[in-house]
Amino acid sequence: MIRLSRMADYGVVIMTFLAGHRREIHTAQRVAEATGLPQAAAGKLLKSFARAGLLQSQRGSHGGYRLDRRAEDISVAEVVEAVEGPIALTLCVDRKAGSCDVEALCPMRGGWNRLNRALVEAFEGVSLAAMAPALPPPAAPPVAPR
Amino acid sequence: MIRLSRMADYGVVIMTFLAGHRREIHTAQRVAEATGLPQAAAGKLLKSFARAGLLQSQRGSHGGYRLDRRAEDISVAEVVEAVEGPIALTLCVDRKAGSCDVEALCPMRGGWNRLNRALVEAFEGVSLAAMAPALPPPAAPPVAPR
DNA sequence: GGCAATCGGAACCAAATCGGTTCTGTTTCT
DNA sequence: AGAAACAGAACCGATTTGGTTCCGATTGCC
Repeated sequence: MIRLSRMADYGVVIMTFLAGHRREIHTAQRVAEATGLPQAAAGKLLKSFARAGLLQSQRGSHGGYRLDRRAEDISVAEVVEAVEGPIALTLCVDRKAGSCDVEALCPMRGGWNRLNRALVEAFEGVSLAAMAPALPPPAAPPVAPR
Repeated sequence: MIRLSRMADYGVVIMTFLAGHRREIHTAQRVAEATGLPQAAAGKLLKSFARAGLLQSQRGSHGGYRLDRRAEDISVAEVVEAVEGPIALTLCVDRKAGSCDVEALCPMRGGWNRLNRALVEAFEGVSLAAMAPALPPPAAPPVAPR
């Protein structure tokens, strides 16, 4: 099914919420409530995003998380990669060489690379703003279900 | 990581092999040997392809599988979908309604659809021929991703 | 200084999924 | 009739995934 993991999906929801309240600080608890996601899971995701540098975290009492960047400037690719690591359809196309044991011989390599590039570009081309047309939609593209 | 399942990868290897020997009939056993894939797994995949109508099967003694279409005319999307079912990044975009419990409300829907369409188009745009630029690979080693 | 709120990071666990095999049929050729 | 092959489902162990819990480190407030 080529499913995106549920965590990545959650991640987009969280980031979209935070982008809708730019520069405000929210505790993990609050984010979980606002999005309706499981509390502990939201916490874990927020930690990941903070570690990836996507948002700022403030420790201690009255701490929390804060997103400064605008939704339009954050790609879905960034969010997904912060959660799942680099986007790679197969090990072959992952940057870490030596993964694919047949490496140079494998005739499939080029094809997978091409597909993977297309995938990455698709993810990079969609911003968080495009994911949440409920708010100010710059150009809501009507998507026909294939 | 958005991984493609290993089975789907195997599937491309098998279909590419068969496309390189058009209109010849091969037993599952023979395909497994030629591709180096586990015998039983290759059999299972071939059954899937036959059921999906991608190739012809001949039962009984001297039976086997045969691929008539040209590699250029078969997209990777067809192969992957035969193995994994419809390409769907999230449950939302799957045709089976009612999967996503928030369905109509979910503001993410449009965004995921857009991404999913890009993905499907990428897979449809690459043919088996494009995957195996170095034909004919008589002893193509099993490609082992993941 | 001490306490409470909050993040950081890792360990942990049950359940679903995945890769792969096996078994029981059915078809067809000789 | 018997052997060769596909069809389909059941099955199994290992990995991954979704999610929780625990403990430590920071920070603000009294």
